[in-house]
Amino acid sequence: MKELAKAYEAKKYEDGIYKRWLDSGFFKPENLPNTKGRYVNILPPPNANGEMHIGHASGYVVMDLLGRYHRMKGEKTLLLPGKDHAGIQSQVVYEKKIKKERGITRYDLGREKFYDEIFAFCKDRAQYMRGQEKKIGLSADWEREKFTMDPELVNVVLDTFVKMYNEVDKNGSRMIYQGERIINWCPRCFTALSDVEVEHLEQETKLYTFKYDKNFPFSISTTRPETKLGDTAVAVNPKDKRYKKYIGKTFEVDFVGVPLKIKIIADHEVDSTFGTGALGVTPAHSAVDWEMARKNNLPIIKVIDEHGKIHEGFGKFSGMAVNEAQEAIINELRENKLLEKEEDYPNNLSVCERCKSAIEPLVSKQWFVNVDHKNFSLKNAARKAIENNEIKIYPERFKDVMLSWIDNVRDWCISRQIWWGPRIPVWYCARCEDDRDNISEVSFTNDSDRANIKIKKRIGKIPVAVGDKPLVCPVDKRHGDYMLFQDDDTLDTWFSSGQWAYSTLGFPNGKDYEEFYPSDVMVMGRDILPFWAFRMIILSLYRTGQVPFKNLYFTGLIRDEKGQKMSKSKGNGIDPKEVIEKYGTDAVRLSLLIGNSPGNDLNLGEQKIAGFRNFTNKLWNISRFMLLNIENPKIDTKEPKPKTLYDKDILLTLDEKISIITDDLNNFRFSLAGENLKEFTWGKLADQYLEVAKTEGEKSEILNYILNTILKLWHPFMPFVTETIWQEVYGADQLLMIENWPQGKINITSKGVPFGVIRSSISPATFAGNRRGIHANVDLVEGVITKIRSLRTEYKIEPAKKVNVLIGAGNKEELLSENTESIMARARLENLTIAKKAERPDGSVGFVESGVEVFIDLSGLVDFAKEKIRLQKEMAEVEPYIAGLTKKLANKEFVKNAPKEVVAGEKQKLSDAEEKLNKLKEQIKSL
RNA sequence: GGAUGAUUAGCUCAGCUGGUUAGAGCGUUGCAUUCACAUUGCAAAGGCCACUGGUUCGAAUCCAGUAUCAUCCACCA
Repeated sequence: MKELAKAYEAKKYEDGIYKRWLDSGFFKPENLPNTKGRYVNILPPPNANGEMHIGHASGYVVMDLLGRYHRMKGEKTLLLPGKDHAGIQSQVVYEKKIKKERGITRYDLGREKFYDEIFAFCKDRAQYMRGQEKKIGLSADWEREKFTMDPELVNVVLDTFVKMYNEVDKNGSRMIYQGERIINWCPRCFTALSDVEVEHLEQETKLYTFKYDKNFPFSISTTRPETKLGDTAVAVNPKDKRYKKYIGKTFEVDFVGVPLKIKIIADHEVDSTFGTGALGVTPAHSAVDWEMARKNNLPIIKVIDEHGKIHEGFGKFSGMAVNEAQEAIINELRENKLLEKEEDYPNNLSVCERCKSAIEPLVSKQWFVNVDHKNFSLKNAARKAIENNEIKIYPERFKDVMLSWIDNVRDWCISRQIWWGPRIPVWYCARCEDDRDNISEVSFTNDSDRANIKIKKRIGKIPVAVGDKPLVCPVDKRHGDYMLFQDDDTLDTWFSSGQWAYSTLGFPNGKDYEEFYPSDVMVMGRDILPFWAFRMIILSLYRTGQVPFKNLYFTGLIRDEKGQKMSKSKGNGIDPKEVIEKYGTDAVRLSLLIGNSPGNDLNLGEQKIAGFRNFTNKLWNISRFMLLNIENPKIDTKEPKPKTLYDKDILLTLDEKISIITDDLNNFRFSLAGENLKEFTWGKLADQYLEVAKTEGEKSEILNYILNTILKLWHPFMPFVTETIWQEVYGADQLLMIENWPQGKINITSKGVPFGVIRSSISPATFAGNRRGIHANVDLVEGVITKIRSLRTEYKIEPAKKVNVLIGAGNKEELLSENTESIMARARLENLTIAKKAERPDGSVGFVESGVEVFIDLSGLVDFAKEKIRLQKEMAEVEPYIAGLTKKLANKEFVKNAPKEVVAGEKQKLSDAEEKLNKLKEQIKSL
């Protein structure tokens, strides 16, 4: 006979089991036997510059759970893994690294060398991260692993750029266009950023109220006086009586020595109650002002340059850093008595998401995607796909979030002034002879001091070639040969990862693309919902004409047990490596799955993981015990014939659970499924059925069937321990991973059956005939046992001491008699007498359970006073219950309107309660 | 400013389309250790389901409002 070790030690088995899976080749869909249907999940690529954190782990656990479930259902399952190059972030990380380790900047290395090094760095990190992903049990096809900077993926991405660039509408405007627009500029990263790469930090600033000069008729308020050097207008609310007379006039002012022409314009966006109700318009350094300037045809004056310094042409302020200039301007205004007020004001500071430096809104020439192009409106396409449920979103409420986000989306700035990423496939034309100096300015190669670098001037204003094969530029007779050079910018990372859904599959002609696109599900953190999900949807719809995935599941954030964000500085993070080492992968997986719901954050403490480690061991020991009682473990099992009440109950319950859990998994309710299965395994099976089995004996076949089934059901949740047990029980040549998912005989869902221990008092309507009867009978017997145990504890009867019990069973006589042995064993009884009717024997205490009266012989130990109080207390609980039911049933409206089953149920409850009350009364009398 | 979510036992959370004497885990209390498992078992204590109204025969559940917390978006110059 086989026997398992006394406790499950995850560390001893996990690596071996993973290797076994890998060697089997079944992570590759084409190796799976007898598949029908397919299941595809292109895994979201984490940034290849760090390591796996608990948030990644929580996503992977969901993806792997689904993957394993579908694989067991016999579907051709592909989980395709990969990594993201994470343009700005990786560049920041790597720049810090070379600064620290070698004391150099990227300019010391030059563009090409820097690029090659960072590529190698990412590849190296990717390999490390892959190891961690295997640790969590991810059953992905590693041979298909992709990286967003792999040449074949980059080709797809650039190809999309070209296609979008060539998308021209009737008016000649392109879907991808170059334009001077106000953008978010990070002076540290030295690049433009899209709106989603900017974070807002609340901070205390000062709000200054001042006049431009003595002759200007009124004052304005601002938090950024230094930008006022570029003001070209003052906007007021058209309804504001104070300023009505000025609208349309232009004032020439001398603002701290800088001459400005200020036009007074009207705009109903202006809040007349804020400050003085007049807003200085700085078109070059505020997105809102930029819009006003466009509407009013105002000139644009650039004040701040890409280094965060004041441009030339502003007298003494030129060359100052913004905060220097601010101080200088305020001082001067104060001296000239133009500063009227200075008040504290809370404001949101925009900072770079990656390096946390303050963002400067600047006017700059960048590449944009028109998200609402006439030929193909990306936003309308996305809206339609989501509205029509072509993509189903979990949780559903995120659908509205997505839609409102889509409605507000603006044109997408896709150019970045960084080196790491796919370079924009656009070539300009320059004259070799004349512009050689300019060309050398363009390449940053030999400059080591960033402060001295001049921002590039594009020499050829109009792209002459777009795509990977530049056109040959026409030769200008006057100037001799032309030279082509490529746009220096790289593409926004999201422009690459937005194409992940198909670039990974060998789009447009790859075999995998034919077979596996679109995928079934995408699992992503709810924090990247707007950027990534939207971008994947629009780019996929544009390029493939199909949605990228059919279901979109959002996970929440993992926080610490107090609900705080995990962070390195706070030291409250949970490192998956550590907890896997300590508690085993399966425990970590369960703690991320159970008690977690889509889109909601999860508070996770180590205690929770420890709890699930205990459960892993419990499952191991359940299996250990079952194995000791299984004569001949075999895999091929049909549901055996039940002999006793408890046999019927456990098989029935298992059938129900199969059905419920399958339904839950199909609907992305992992937590419910896991909880349900845990309740069954620990509560129903271990604490109840296995105890009964000890007295009833001869359960070999049933135990084999149950063990076999629960290992399968648990496998997607906790693959390691289940696979280990499976191989220990059924032999090392067997693989649970590709066993068939159990099929229940009953078809119900979690919506049809209440969870937990089913009590007879629960609405009978919920349970149909036989099923209900079996559960109710078991509950009755269990209730009797629990009550006896409870009274034993109350009367402090030694656990070893056996007592005599008399039961007045009424019509339950036969039921209880059938289970005499297990009642006696589990309640520790010496003698058990079951009769139709029973009088309370002297020296005994009694209770009433579902119409059955039970008396425990205490051999004179009864404390009558205490007993009376106990019984009275019980009566006091029943009486208001009866009163409530009586009132309810006396209500004609209730009887008329409520469903028949509900009314019948309430009647039954009432008569049960009344019977109980009567019996309690008799017992008190007999004391 | 807009939006979303949360508010149920000391803690972490279930409770799904209204009918339960409101549940679990952890923690707490008491008892139990050759018997699969102390990473265990048995039993117990602990809750006006945030508040105020409304709909309904019936509300933890639906609706409206209020409060507190959290998150996201937009940004006020």
